[in-house]
Amino acid sequence: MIFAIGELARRTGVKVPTIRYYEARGLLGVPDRSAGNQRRYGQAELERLRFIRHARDLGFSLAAISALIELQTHPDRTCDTATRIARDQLDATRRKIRRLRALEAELDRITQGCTGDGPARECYVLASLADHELCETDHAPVEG
Amino acid sequence: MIFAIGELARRTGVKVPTIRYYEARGLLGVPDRSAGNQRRYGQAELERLRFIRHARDLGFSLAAISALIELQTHPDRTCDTATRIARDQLDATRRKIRRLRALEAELDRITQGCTGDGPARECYVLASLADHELCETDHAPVEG
DNA sequence: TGTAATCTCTCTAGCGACTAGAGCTTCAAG
DNA sequence: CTTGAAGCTCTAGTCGCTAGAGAGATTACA
Repeated sequence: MIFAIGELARRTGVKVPTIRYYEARGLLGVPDRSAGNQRRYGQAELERLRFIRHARDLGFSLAAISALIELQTHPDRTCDTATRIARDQLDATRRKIRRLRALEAELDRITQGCTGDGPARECYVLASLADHELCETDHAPVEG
Repeated sequence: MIFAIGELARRTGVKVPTIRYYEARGLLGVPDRSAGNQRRYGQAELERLRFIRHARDLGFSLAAISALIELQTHPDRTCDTATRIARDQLDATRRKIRRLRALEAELDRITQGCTGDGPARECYVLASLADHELCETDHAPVEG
């Protein structure tokens, strides 16, 4: 029921340096230490780290996760912040998907146009990159 | 037909510090300088920067773009490298889309489960993050 | 009790692709 | 000839880790 950082890593799938990094960032509290100054964890830290891991897997930023944890430690507050953060994340995810679909279409079109066995001067991939006019979809606007 | 870095930035939509960064990274050649040591550009640099910009918009890494430019400057080589890079990019894009769709589904489900006006202790968003068992989709594996 | 293997410690630096800012110099217009 | 915008170099910061150095702690087994 009390274990070292390596065991915590094994149980959560989070790497050891990442756990220390989360601690430095304030996402995990300062843990107890052994007589020899090694970190010792229990059930509470295990659960929190699983929470963080899960949220990271879903794409939440560490800042968002901080806010969610803050809320979690104040169970009497209303959870509107949590739902807003989650909805923002959903919106961001949808925006990324839309953008990536446009890129996919364009990349598909470009790669179809070249067999790869001609000389570079005739390469449709290179020509397409050189001349945006050859594009059919709107993939211009930059976004994460 | 000869212009300063600000004009190049305006014509390509690439910010001035980014242009200098590309030069430092070797994506743009070392440009001519004015008597007072300011960069001066012409048509060739304009076209190359548009190429880079376009490839970045499509999600290519600077390393991939370096390879594409290398090929572009040797028009006699076969373009199989270019098509391979583009197809890799297409594959990576499709993988990202697949993953994001799984996240979208899960986030959608989670956010539907909470109206945001209850206390945090009853929040379905927080509960879902705390307990992976509440998930229905497979969003676990981490990837860019 | 000794020793060897494995963990763990702190610290610094690096990744990619920029972005921000300080403090200075040059350019172009009037 | 002055002024204000634009340019210069350099350093450091962003995000979320990851890698490595060199030291100390713990554990298993003889």
